[in-house]
Amino acid sequence: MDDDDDRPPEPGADFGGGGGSSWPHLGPYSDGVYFLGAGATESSILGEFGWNLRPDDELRAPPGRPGPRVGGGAFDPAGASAAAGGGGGGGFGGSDPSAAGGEASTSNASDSSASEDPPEKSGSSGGKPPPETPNKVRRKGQKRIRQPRFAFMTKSEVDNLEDGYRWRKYGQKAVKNSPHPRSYYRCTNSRCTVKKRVERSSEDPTIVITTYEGQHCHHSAGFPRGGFVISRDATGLVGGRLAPLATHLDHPPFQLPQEISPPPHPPSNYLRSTQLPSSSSGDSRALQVHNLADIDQGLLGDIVPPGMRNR
DNA sequence: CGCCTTTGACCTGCGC
DNA sequence: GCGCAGGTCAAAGGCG
Repeated sequence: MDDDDDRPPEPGADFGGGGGSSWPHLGPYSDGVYFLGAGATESSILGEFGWNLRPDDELRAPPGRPGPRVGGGAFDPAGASAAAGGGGGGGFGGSDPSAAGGEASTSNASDSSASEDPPEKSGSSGGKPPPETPNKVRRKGQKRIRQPRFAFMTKSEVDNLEDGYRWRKYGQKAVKNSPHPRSYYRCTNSRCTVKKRVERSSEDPTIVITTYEGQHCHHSAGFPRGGFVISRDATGLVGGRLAPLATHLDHPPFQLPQEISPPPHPPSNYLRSTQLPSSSSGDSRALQVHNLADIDQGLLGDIVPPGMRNR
């Protein structure tokens, strides 16, 4: 591959799929669900994805919305890595191999030790024909490291939601109990190891589940400092537009689509993060946005500067 | 020509 | 230990 050359051996090369628990079930309120807005969880988690939230005055949360702000932060690769490596967040390798040492938050000992290990490509690992596929080999006993994950659901006709970054599809798999395949994408930036998974809900094919893993070490190509905007796409359906949080928004303000209906679950919380069951490291996390209405009322309420919302 | 998607094979991790 | 499912690789082909 073109970007294999400088792609680190990926301390956390996968999504935590193992054992079919990659994405639990998007089920409502499974164990380990945290409610954003009820603590520092949201900012810390978002921070792990490089979506740093900066309490700018210009982006001050609307009055009456207590609690930590969710948005308004500028995309800050440096800050991102700081949040990642330093703050125990992310640990997403990015371009800096040394940064790979820090793993998501409460990384356990085995994880950190594993990641600290220079990922040498000994061809002598598990049953793989050694020499010619050095990238595939992972030292035996070396645990995979999960990257922090962020997932959201959008109701969209298109699978691949525009988020300002360029992605290269590297795989597609049929998903058990789902008629819809799951697609795997990797950021085309050779130094960026962010991946995303896109799949459609088996229960509601109109819902696209997008899962990001890791944090970008670069600005988006599309709209470098764009904001987190959900907007209608050309089809009239809802398309998601996701970008690192930024200081200005020049996209059409989000409009709550009529098509969106409340989820069948208790709608009390607009955004929640989930501690994804990850037997390997246990600290992969994700946020689940269960519908756009929730995003608009909740998350965007904090992210989009007042005046940018046409509601 | 470069970049992207497709697709089958392979690897890994987990549950039984 | 075995089988299954998820995740990744990489060759091949398509497209602009």
